[in-house]
Amino acid sequence: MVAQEESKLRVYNTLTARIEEFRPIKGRRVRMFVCGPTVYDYSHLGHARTYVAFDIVARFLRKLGYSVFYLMNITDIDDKIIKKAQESGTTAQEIADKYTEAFFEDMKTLNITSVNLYAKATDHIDEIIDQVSVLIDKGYAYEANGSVYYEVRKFKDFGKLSGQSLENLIAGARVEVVEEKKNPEDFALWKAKKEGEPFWQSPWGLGRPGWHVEDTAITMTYFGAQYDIHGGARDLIFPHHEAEIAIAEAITGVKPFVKYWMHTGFLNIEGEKMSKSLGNIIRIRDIVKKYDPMAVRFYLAYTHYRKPIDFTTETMDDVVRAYNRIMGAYRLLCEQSEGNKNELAERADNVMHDFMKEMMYDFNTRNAIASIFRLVDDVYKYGEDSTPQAKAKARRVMEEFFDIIGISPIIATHAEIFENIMDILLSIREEARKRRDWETADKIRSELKKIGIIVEDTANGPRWKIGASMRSIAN
RNA sequence: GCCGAGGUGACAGAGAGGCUAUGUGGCGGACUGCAGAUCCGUUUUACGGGAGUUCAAAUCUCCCCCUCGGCACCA
Repeated sequence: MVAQEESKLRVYNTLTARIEEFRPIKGRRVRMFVCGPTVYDYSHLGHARTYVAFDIVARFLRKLGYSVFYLMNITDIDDKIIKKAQESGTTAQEIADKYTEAFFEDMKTLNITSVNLYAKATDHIDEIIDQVSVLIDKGYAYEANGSVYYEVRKFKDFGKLSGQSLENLIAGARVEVVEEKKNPEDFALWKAKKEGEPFWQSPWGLGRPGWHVEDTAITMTYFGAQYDIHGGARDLIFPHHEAEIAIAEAITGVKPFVKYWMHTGFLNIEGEKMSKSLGNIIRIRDIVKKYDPMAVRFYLAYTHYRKPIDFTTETMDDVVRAYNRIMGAYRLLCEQSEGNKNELAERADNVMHDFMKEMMYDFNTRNAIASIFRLVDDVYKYGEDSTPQAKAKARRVMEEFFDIIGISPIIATHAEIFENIMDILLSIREEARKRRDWETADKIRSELKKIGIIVEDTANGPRWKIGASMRSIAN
């Protein structure tokens, strides 16, 4: 699908605080970086919100014909990881590996598949050291007791992303006092090794990288001095993204370091921020036990990415009902039928157009979904009386929608559902046997045998297995 | 204090000056062995308050009120 002339893609850019026409730096190629997780714990719904949002962005850009290189870092060395390792008596590496693996599992569960490359901080230590060295050479950074700090005052544009002046920032600061820093606002690029901490060799002695510089080191490795989209949640605007700009633009002199800065709104729980102290953190792996992961994904896409989401079970349940309405319509479209009405075909065309138009305006998934509901209405209204062609057309539109929103309607739990159906069927058969209703019991057994499922009654209850069918022998 | 995002019908949430957003729920009806799904109708002055600009404002301007977030290693 190719972008229509009259509807150009528009994107809200935090840097300019405006919705702008999206034009990549290099033709149809888009380089997009999103701040990944610090792997010291399981990922929660807030992570899911942000990563689903950017997954949709990448999917939609590709749908428009852009070639997207989607890069995400993994912060696998950090204070919190080290702390956790010390508490649990293992190494930082083990903690990082464990939660990196868990993160990938969670991403897979939510069908977040559009990232081309995950880059770990610890795989880019050389590049980080290079950047820190250049910053020292250019006079933006200084070494103190084996640590290296970025001298924020040296970078004149500091604060341009968050719309703050350095003076204002300092006025409200509650920064931890570190003796060796020249100024309280300076941030660590390299941290000297402390007892019991992991470390790497550097020109300033043993130590480990600071947070902000890992992202610039990674993006410059794969993208160079400038790239198209940098994403992350709102809370990263300051100081993290501000610091990234300071590092990158000081090193290369190329401005802007990133053309479009995109930030997702926060996800709160019952009106409160998720936090350890409130004990209201909802992990991805827990929520998907209660709700279909695709419904969770739908829930996250149901609010525009820049708006805050207030998660409550009530709103989640509302959205699940809406989700089921869509899925019911899709099921109807998958059924065979022969009618002669053609309304659905025309509606499908209109909805496809509207859907794309809404997505074009800063990825307005909420409005895009609203347009899908207009198709859903008509599917229920005309579906059964429609021509196979009209149904096929409507089905294609819905599948296009699933594809962009990232919902896979064929749920990966078919095996699980199958097991449950067998349980139900066999329990009905057991009840029949207790009633000595042998006719029903035998019918169930013989019908199942016809489709290759063999039921055996044992002293411990019924068992079943899938036997070799005649067909598979023939093959 | 500074910066930012918001305040829209019972609830959730889109609104790019003029065009019933949408979803969920409630109520009434159709269909139905029951339940569910679906359909039809209904919930017919929704835009935090006040000024202003305009033929026309939820949308633009100004003032005020309220909520939430960020303010130095949080997605």
